Amino acid sequence: MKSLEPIGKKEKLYVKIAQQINNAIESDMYKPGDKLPTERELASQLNVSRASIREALAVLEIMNVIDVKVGDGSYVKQRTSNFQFETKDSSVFELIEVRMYIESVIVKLAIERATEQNIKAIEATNEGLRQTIKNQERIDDFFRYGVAFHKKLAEATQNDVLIQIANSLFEQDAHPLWRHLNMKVLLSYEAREHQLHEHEGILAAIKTKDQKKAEELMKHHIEHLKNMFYE
Amino acid sequence: MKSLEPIGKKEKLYVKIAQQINNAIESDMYKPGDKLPTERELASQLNVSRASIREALAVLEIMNVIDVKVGDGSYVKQRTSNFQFETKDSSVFELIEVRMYIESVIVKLAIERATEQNIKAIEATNEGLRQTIKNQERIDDFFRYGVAFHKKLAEATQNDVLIQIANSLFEQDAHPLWRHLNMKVLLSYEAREHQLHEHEGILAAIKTKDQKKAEELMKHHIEHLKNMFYE
DNA sequence: TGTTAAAATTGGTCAGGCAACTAGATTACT
DNA sequence: AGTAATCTAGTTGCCTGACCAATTTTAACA
Repeated sequence: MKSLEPIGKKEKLYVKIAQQINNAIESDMYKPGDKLPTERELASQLNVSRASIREALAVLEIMNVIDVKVGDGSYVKQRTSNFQFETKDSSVFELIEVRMYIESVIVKLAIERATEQNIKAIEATNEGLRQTIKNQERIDDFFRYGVAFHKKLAEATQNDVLIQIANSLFEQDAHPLWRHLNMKVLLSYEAREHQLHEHEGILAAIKTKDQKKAEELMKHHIEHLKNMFYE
Repeated sequence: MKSLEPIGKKEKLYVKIAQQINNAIESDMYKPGDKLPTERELASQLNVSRASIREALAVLEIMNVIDVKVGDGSYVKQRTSNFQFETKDSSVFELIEVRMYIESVIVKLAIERATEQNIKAIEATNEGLRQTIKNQERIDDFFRYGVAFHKKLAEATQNDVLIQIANSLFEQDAHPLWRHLNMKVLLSYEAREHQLHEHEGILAAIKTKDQKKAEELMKHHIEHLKNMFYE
């Protein structure tokens, strides 16, 4: 005998029901906060007994998908699915302080994990800076490349959570810190040269895997941003 | 043979039943491969209906604790290191890795800046944990207090940016890490006790401003969460 | 002894019932 | 009018008893 494989292992009914309800939720048929049909209604709709529905709901409740309230009904739980946050009204100091810590971690992990492609991507941002300085191109581009450097650095950590956090930090266009730095850089040729120089130094340290130096350079870099802001 | 104990109050019946059976398994009353009493027997022993027993067994089966075979019985599963829910293990690792770094910073800053109110707020979350353990209240509350501890700790840094980052990390209800931890804590009394104990230790270290110890305890705490997930 | 068939056991599902609870409408009171 | 207490319809929580389907055990038989 060849195929003794259990071909279609029958799913238990409560599992099928749980899957179906879960699919309905994931496909936005029911959104967070929505009330599911009553147990009796579900039973009638799916042509099963209320007992089976309850077994399925118990599972979904344990899995934190729904919230079953006695005497009321079952509600789809709220689920936050990304690591975005806002920094609108937070102070410049706070933002810089956090960057100091986060980028320190990023540098450390980037040194451990950066791929050849990561390095190339980071290098490209520095090349971008160089070009915009040389050709006196639009300051917007300069600033974009500057931010891209830090983003690409974050990507080199290979940690999506960290990448998302970093991006959130860097994408606060409206934040006074960025506005201000943008202006400073706009006005000062020297500031642009300086920033490029610092980026190049950090990248060089990462390439040689000199963690201590890389972290120190990053620290100085951010310290410098801070001074730029307060001067 | 020692029989399972009757039921208390408050938490939903099927949850209590699942807890009891799980505890019986974790305390080696039933070892991997062992056959549990029949549903009818469990119902009679626990003085509950078979329907409630089945809801509990459904949960335990989904959580990969037992294996329910039709016409045969329920068997305790081998405790292996595979997760039952299809989930990129990388995602969990990444979240834990980031928490490790972020919470380390949080502890450091909290020690420097926590106000009397901050400390009180953190203490309150521990008191909440204590109460829910004592009164066998709904596990949702326990989990909420557990998260609140880390949130209040973040608030003690007085850095809004950091607070928001921390919140974004802790509010991932749908993330497999939280789902899984929620379930573990739900079933295991010991896990709850352990968590409270660790939180108390961290708070104590912060109060005495013992930075080194606090950071180490936090590290162990998160390491422990990690083990809980992978065990 | 080995095979087969019947019986007992066990989980799977169902229908229905009452109690406990919640939210919303209604009523009573100030 | 505004507020508090009360009622009511609807929902979940839990239980009971029954029957079905898969599996194991037992018994009968060749």
